[in-house]
Amino acid sequence: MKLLLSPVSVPTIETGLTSIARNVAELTGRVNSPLGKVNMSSDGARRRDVTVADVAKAAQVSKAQAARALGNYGAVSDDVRERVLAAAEELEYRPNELARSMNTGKSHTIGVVVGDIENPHFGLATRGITDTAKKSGFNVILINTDENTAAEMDAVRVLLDKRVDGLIVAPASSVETEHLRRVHESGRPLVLLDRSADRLAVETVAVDMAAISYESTRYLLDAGHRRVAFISTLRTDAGYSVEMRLDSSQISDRIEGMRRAFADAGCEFPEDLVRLNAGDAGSIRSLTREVLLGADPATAVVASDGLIALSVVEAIQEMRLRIPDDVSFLMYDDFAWTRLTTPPLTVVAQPVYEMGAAAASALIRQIEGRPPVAPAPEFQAALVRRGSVGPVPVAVPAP
Amino acid sequence: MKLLLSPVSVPTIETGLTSIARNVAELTGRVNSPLGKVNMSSDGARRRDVTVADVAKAAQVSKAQAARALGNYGAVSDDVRERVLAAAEELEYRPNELARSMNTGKSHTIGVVVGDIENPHFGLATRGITDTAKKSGFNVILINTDENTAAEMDAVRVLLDKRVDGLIVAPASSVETEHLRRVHESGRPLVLLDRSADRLAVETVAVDMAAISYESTRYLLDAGHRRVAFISTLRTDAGYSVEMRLDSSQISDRIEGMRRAFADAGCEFPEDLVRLNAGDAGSIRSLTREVLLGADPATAVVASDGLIALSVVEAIQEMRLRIPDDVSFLMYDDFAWTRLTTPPLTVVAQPVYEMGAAAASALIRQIEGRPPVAPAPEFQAALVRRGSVGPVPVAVPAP
DNA sequence: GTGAAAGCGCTAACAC
DNA sequence: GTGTTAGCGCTTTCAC
Repeated sequence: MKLLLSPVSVPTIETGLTSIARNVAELTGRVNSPLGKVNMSSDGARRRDVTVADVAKAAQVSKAQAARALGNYGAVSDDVRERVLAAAEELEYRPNELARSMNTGKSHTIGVVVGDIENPHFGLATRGITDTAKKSGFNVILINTDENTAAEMDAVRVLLDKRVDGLIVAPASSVETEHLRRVHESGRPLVLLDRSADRLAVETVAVDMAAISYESTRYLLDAGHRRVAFISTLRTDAGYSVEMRLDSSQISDRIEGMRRAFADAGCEFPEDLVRLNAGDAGSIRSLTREVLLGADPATAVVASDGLIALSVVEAIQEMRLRIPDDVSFLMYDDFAWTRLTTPPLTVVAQPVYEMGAAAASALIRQIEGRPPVAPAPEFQAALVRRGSVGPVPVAVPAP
Repeated sequence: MKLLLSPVSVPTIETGLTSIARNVAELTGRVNSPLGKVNMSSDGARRRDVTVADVAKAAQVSKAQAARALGNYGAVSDDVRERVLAAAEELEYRPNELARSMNTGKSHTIGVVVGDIENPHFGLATRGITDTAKKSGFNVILINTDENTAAEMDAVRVLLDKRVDGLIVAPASSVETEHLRRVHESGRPLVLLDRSADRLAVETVAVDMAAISYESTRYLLDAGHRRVAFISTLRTDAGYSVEMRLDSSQISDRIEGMRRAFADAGCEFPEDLVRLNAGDAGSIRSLTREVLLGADPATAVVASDGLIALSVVEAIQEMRLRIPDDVSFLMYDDFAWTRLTTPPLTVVAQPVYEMGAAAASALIRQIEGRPPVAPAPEFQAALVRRGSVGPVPVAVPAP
């Protein structure tokens, strides 16, 4: 609560401060000691906010000059600037960013739309986004869609209405993308995270899923596995079949990678072991049981994300099957806890934080109208071989 | 892109639509087919947004009437409402929430300030907050402070400048709370999460840490442990000592609970095993080694949160110590992965999601000026006994 | 350098 | 019911 200037610096300024004090007292309706709190306000009711007009009056300058000094733009003499700043400090003036945004058209806010912030994958990505945004002076409005396209359309609309400067969306669907197309066409910067959108030429930050899926499937094939199950939360109307068009680029890319690997190895892709619609922990557990207990059971299971992985491993443990002796296991996302299980789990590590950060910088670059730097950086996932993938068991384990 | 009304419904309306179409064409500078897109805008530059004035002109009513129909308030005849809505649809009008907020004084946005969104604890709490906020039509601006008070002060200021309707803060410090007091005194609703703030009478949603700490310490004492280590990220200037005043109510409550349990059991509290300032994975590992390898080593370790727990368990495994045979382990927060280790971990479960949700409803209640419901709900943590706490080993394990 | 005045897009009095 | 007219708090011409 100190004044910006020492009252002894220059005589003229001292006069300034004095009259400021008087004007401040008039405005607040009370006399105050030089360094005391001006706005006592434990008195319940929220008083009218202090505005530039108030500051201007106290500093005895025009509103325009006060605004210039406060927003530091335009031309302001040192004398005026000092008086204004002192008055602002004294009155505890705070700019109304809403009003500011209204005439500048910039809100310095970006909207982030994710499927589930509770999922550490998005938690980490969000951290990458917020860290980067903060560095450039941007704030983040976060909306959760629960991987539901209707909620996503809503989210996008709300964010646009709030006049965010740009959007980062991890689309729930790669097919239903009309709302995203609209954002893009409206001219507001948009960056996609994790998943792409069909026929929408928008900057997208994601890893090459087909490639890493191919690589990790190769790894399983090399270990002798032919019956590989793939479990994903992706919601579909029917069970999986080859010809169906999947809603998520991310998942279809992964399955595509698996198919290619099987084809290249001259093996038949175990289409019957692809399980979608894995929802809550219970359903994941029963899906796991299904693929592991059928007539021709899976010898390896691939979990599509960390949340699924938890339930799959739990189910496997409940079935008293050993990893990797009885069944091999592979999962997407490298969380710290995957090193703590016995054995530690083999995972596909994605540079999640970096991708969030990259999405944010790309968006901010667009917002600020700067051209893309060189070729957009490619993100590669990596297969981290730990202990959960082993050779195919010789005999099928007794249930 | 369908019109709200079928043009055949009533003759007068048909006329209305026709003139709307004409006026729309004038505004957009192009003629368009009845059901076609009006605002083609792949043409790069973001055009001026459509405003109520535009809609009013197209619908041939006053700005006020258009605004009333659009914001549905005040009195509007069916005829006018229909024409306005049709015009709005046709022009793809979207309200400017910024402008709306400016005159209503409500932004329908709440600010959430947490230490680290990457920590699943906050991820889950945030989910509770956003879910609840959405139900009441509120959005969330999320700011990460990295558990740094300066960043928190900044965050609060920014949020206030953006005129959020209220704030939920998980304070980095229970001692440096001037900035929070200011929020409170300024009259803007504030709810604290997880930790309380000294001498600040603000609604706070947190579990009774002292109680659960007492209970879990009793559990360890009953198992024979006397040398119990406690590892926390809490930053302090010096090492821990009894008389020091801790910056976090959460941590001091826990230590307080431990002390009481030790005192009640007639045992001496192993003050030398309290380790603060646990930062990155590396430092946590070395702290763990320290308490486990000293002259009078710990026989049980308590990890203050999930992130710390990961590194502690990892360190224990690296040291080739077995849990719970060589060392017992207890941690705060019940994450799904704690059931996957061998043995599964004994944890203190907190209703994190519910607390986030409760914080949000309390805040929204305050924002809407409703009185507190009955006594605020108490949140209790629970000790979940799994397999990581065992009896004290008879002989000290050889290093 | 400075100040008066005109917006930004909306809501809210206030007349009719 | 409807239209006119003020604002909200700020930025931004445009004169001086």
